[in-house]
Amino acid sequence: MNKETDEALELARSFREALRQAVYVTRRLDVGETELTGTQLSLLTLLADGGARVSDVARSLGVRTPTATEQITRLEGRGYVRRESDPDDSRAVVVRLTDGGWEAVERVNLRRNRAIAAVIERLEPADRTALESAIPVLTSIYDRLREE
Amino acid sequence: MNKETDEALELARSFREALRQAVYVTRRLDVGETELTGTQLSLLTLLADGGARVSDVARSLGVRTPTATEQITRLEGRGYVRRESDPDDSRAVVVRLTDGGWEAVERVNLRRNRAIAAVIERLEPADRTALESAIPVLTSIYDRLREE
DNA sequence: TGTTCATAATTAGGCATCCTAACAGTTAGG
DNA sequence: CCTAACTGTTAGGATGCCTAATTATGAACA
Repeated sequence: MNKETDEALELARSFREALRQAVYVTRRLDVGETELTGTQLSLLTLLADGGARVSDVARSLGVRTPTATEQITRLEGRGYVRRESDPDDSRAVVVRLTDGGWEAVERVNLRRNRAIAAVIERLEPADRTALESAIPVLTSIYDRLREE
Repeated sequence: MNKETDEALELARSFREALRQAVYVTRRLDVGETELTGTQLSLLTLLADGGARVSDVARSLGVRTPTATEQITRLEGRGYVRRESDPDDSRAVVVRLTDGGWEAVERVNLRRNRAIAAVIERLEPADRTALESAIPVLTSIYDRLREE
């Protein structure tokens, strides 16, 4: 076993511990929030870029289509999104935010971002910089892990 | 609204996006793994430091006691942990890894760490350094978010 | 000593999220 | 055409988490 590999393994170990904490913290953020769960907010947020098919929603969220269907149905029932049929392909369904959905996604996202920002503002400048430069790295790691 | 706050909000926004991805990636890692779910592995891993009460397990995992009871019962049924009564307090239950539990926690953790390590090894050195220095920052952010 | 309050864990009931399998409708290629 | 591939939904089931109520034990104190 070479040294390079051992170091990567050790880094992987601590990274995985951080991942675990991320999951629990995210759940905690959801608990106090009665309006939208984390999954629902993620779904609405991705629709802010424009309409998306059910299968696109599923892929973006990292879930199977029946799960996306279920969430969309729930959000539709509460008036946050609507289904339209795709003019180019009548099998497909395009999901869009309603006005109420737009309002909700902005309001809830701002509220949650403020909770995080309050913590970030108390970080040492060096730590803040470290966080800032790590985020794109995290994203690229997640992308690669998803592919496998 | 001052500039400092705006920047923190923007950083919070991208950090939250990374958090969301972390949740889904973790779920993905669980799906392929039939032996233990993420929660179960976390539970076993924390027991590797020694026996713990049900309430300690719950606190470490960030869940309520009934949830810990449920997970412990399930793992007990599969022979990974056992319950012992606390000699100092007969209300309490101490949970410990069995031999099979030890074996499982080492095997599964190594497997998952290798999957992450494989990605880390392909990072640019600068990115790897960025990841390394960000992990303690992440941990401290999570700690503070949990307190609130 | 005996009452009362606090603590540890479990049980019961319920909800959100996810999955696979099976199905219906639509499109597209041979 | 006719079959294979694709889009989305429905049906059924598992997991993980929660709150409220319950059982049993411990601790404090009049």
